[in-house]
Amino acid sequence: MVRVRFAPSPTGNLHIGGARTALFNWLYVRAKGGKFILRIEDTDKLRSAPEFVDEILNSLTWLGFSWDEIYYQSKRFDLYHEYAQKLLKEGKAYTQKLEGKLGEAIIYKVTPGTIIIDDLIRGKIQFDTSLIKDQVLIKSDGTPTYNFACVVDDADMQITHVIRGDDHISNTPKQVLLYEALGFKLPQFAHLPLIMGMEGGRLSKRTGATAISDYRKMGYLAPALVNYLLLLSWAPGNDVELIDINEAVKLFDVTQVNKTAATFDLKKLNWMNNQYLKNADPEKLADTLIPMLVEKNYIHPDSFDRNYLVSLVKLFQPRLTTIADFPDWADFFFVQELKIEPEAEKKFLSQDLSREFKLFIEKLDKLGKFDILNIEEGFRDLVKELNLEAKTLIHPIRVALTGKTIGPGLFEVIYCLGKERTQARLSRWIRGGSNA
RNA sequence: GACCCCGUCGUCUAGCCUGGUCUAGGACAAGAGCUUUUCAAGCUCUCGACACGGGUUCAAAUCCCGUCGGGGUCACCA
Repeated sequence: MVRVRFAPSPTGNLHIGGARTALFNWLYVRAKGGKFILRIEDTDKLRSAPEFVDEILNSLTWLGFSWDEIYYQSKRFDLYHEYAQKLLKEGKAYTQKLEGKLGEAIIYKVTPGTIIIDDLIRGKIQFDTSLIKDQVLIKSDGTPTYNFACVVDDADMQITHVIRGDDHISNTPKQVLLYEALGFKLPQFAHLPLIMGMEGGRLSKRTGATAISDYRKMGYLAPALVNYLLLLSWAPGNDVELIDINEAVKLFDVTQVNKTAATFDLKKLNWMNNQYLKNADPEKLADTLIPMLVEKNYIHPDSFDRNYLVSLVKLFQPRLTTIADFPDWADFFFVQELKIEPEAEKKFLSQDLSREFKLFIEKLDKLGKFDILNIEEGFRDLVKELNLEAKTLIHPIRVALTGKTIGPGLFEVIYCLGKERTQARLSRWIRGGSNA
């Protein structure tokens, strides 16, 4: 039975790198039909916080990675002490009292030799242990160190495959030493390449958002983010890029993961998010949108037309980069006081279009049925009568109705806006009196 | 600095293991165009890479060595 683990430390949010590690673990275990263990490494009492645990769990859930078992290292101190004592009794470790510290630390005595780890991704890696210092197992304050707790837990939880970030490669020989000292069976190791920021080096807050929850807030879709992460250091083959997670489970193979660090490219994520948004269920999008619209005071949670909202979502769906674009782009459907971009007004509404707008308003009244086809037909007739090019009137009308120069097709906008609102917004540009 | 990992278009990658089908394929980005009612999407096209040097070989992106470059780790943090 394959057992893998994802072991975040609740000293911060779940970030892009962690999510990718979780994803590859999850993928691997789903394909093999094993168990996915979540281990919260909260041994550092000062830096760990329950809020971060919640945040990590929420983010993992949002991404769709469910776990089979969950453990907290802070509740397993007895186990670590037990094994430290064992090493002490066997003479493999010694105690040391540091000046200024109260208790005694338990330190593992490193024996010189060669450690070879056979990494599933990188192959054999050799280390000279004479270069490794003696390892603290239990600190003076009684808390276990990372490497020690990690080894004890991985063995105790019967982890068969340790799939983690590249940054742990140099920890591995230290851990292997402990596995051997404790007589534990070694798991298989697979070290994933790191994800770097656009400016090189680790992905950091300076180069952009790192927390998964931030991407959620920014309006990215979980499947899109997962799909993007999937393509960092791995490819399904056959030039496939957009791939369903269940399909990826079938194709994934850890040994095929790249060795090279990948750079996180927000532009490609944006493209991918748009691809998913285009095909997303408008009903579901509406659901995620509702709280955002309520917050902006665009709708009242108890009294809004859901079907109408869904039709608006459909209107904008193909052109959204993130869900959060919607409230900004579709604001004109919700506000009473239309805000017109100054640039747009200057460009399209500075000349007097009173006659044209008036005629169009009348045209709308004469329409048999107020639907997209008839609206367009009415408009086309009008420009023909006025001997104008369609676009000379389309742009000003769009600005008058939406306040923007960009947006969905004008006739759909008019249809969704409704006759009354359309006419009212156009009327405001009809100048009083005659032109003389 | 020491140790370890890595090195194909600006970015993600295919190819590398099992040399020849690679005048190196795809995607994002960028640029041009089509469409046209703007933007987005879509379609078409363009730009653009085997880090460098040496081997091995009839033949190297693919195998070997070196150089250079990038990254990671060197805590009583995790």
